[in-house]
Parts: sequence; C-alpha cells; structure tokens
Amino acid sequence: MERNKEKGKFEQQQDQELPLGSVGFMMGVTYRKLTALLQQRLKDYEITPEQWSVLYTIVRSQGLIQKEIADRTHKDKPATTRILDHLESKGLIFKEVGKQDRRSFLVYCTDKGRKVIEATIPIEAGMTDVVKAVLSENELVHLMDMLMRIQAHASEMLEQESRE
Amino acid sequence: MERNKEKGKFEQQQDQELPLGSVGFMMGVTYRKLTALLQQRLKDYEITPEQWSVLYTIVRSQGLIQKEIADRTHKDKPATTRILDHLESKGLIFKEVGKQDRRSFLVYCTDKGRKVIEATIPIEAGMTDVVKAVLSENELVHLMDMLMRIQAHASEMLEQESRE
DNA sequence: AATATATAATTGTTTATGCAACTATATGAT
DNA sequence: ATCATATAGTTGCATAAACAATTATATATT
Repeated sequence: MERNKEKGKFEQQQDQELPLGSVGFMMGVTYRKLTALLQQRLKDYEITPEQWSVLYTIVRSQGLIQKEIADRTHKDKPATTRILDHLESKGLIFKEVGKQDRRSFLVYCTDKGRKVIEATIPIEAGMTDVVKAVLSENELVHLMDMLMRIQAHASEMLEQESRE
Repeated sequence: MERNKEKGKFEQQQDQELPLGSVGFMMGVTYRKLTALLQQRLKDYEITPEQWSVLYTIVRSQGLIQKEIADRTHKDKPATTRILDHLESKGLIFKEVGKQDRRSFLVYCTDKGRKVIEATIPIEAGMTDVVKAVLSENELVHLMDMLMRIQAHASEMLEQESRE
C-alpha cells in the first residue's frame, strides 16, 4: 500500500519532469532555442537564420544554380525559391538566366549581401561559443558526428519508406 | 603553381562537402529529417508529429490547462492554441471552462484521441530505434544529455539578451 | 524529326513557429 | 472598493517546411 502510494507520487513527478523524452522532440526544442537566440542576435541586420545560411552559401560560391543551393542548405526547391525571393527583395542577391541551360538561374550576391555576411560571420560563430560553454571540444565533435549519422540514416529510411 | 591548382581543387571540393558546418544548422537538418520520417509513418493516422506530442501530453494527464500543455511541450501559447484547434476539429480532444479560474480551459482527450495515441505509441518508439541503429546506448544517453545542456544554456542566454 | 521523359523553377495549400497586440479574468496594493 | 498589474487565451502577421501540381526547357528514345 505504502509502496503504491510512493510509486504514485513518483510517477506524478516524472509526469511533470519528463513530458517528452524522445530524441526527435528534444532535438526540435534545442534547435528552436538556438535559432531563436541567433535570430535575436541578427536582429539589426534584418536577416533570419535560414536566410543567413542561404546567403552565406551564395557568398562563398557565386553563380550557383538554385538546385545546387537547395542541396547545400538541405532545403527543397520551393523553400529555396521563397528564401531567395526574400533575399532578392532586400537587395542582397540577384539572379541571372543560365546561358547553356535556360531552365535555371545563376545566383549572385550583391555588395550589400556580401557586406551583411562579412559583418555577421562573428555572430554566427558566436553560436558555436554558446554551445561550447556547456560542451567540451570533444563533446562537440562527438555531437556533430552523431547528428550526421542520424541524419544520414533517417534520410535513407525516409527514402526507402516513401518509395512505395 | 601546381600547388595552387591543387589547393584550388581541394577548396572547391570542401566547398561542396562542408557547406554549413555549424551545430545549429546541423541540428535543424537532423530534426527535420527525423520529423519527416515520423510524419511519413504517422500518415495513416492523420496526425502530425507536433500534434502527436501535444495529444500524448493530454492523454497522459487529463484536465491540464493550456498554459501547462504549452510548458510541457515547449511551445508558446499561440502555437498551443492552434494545435489544440486542429486536434479539436478532428475530434481528438475537448475543452472545458475552468471553474475556479474562468480565464483558463481544462483540456481532455476523447476516446478517439486516446485510441490514436495507444495505436501510435509503437510508431513513436520506432523513432528511437531509428536513432539506435546508428548510435550505441551510451551515445544516445550522452546525446540527450548534451541536448538538454545546450537547450538550457541557450534559453538562459536568450532570456538574458532579450531583456534589454 | 517527333515523342517521351527528366529536370529547374514556381505556385498553392497546410502546418508550425515567433512576435506583437488584444480581450477577459485574477490578484495585489493603496 | 479601486486601480494597477499579472496571467490565460486568442488573433494577426511574417517566415519557413513539406507536399503536390504546374510550366518551361533539356535530354533520351524510337
């Protein structure tokens, strides 16, 4: 009887402490927290974290086609189109129709776009510092390795399972 | 000259292999891949992963107020309101006005809601198996621990920095 | 050459997040 | 008791992801 009561109390407590213990949800929560912090820090530059990642990719490699940008940033084509729209309307990038392949556009950053990235690279780097404040160098490396393994395997599974 | 050429080739390759190495972005990509897989597997039940997490919380603890659900699922109040709207329109939950506090609603699941969760718990558990296919038991524990540390620290930083 | 098929990009729809503004009810201080 | 403040919930707006369908151009097949 007493043990039952105790167990009841324990379970009730667990209920409050561990509402959703699965990896996927934890990862989502952590990602959103990190992103919100980065967004906060990028506020003065009027660019979102996802826009930053796309613009960064463009600054590093001028003249990519959208499909290639989509692959490198792990976005699908519609998402890429729309983020590029935002970047274009802010005057940070421009497009040019492909000469050989007229289906595609070559994407370039403007001077303004390059300057935004140059100015914000330290901010993005600061996010790694935030993580390193609670993780050792080894742990960070291990974390990245695990994330890559999970990501690769989940992609594989998804492709497999959606193919029928 | 030759060395320069080689280096150019190497950098170009790096360019393709490591487009965005930062933790935050990697975590977002991994989260989305896991979520997409879960969504695929939940397809027959007409419920999304985020809806699942909210419904699961309700099934485990009947009569929570929305604020409490928001806290446990790490969502803000608007997001919670809208997800509850979806669950309600599918007949999986219902609300009841609070007796003591008439600002709040007590949320309960319907029979249908409970059955959906009971039927899909194995599917959600299957996501852990997907992760365990590429991570040892120890690594998974370590990963969860690191995620919690990062999440807590990022929350702290965000609160600190948004407070001025 | 004509036709089928693949690919690049766009548009529309649904779901979800984050932020700000708002309503209604509770609580605290004078 | 009144007035200020806090809290629960909702609504509106911007951004983004996932999926399906569409358009336009390339490539492959016969």
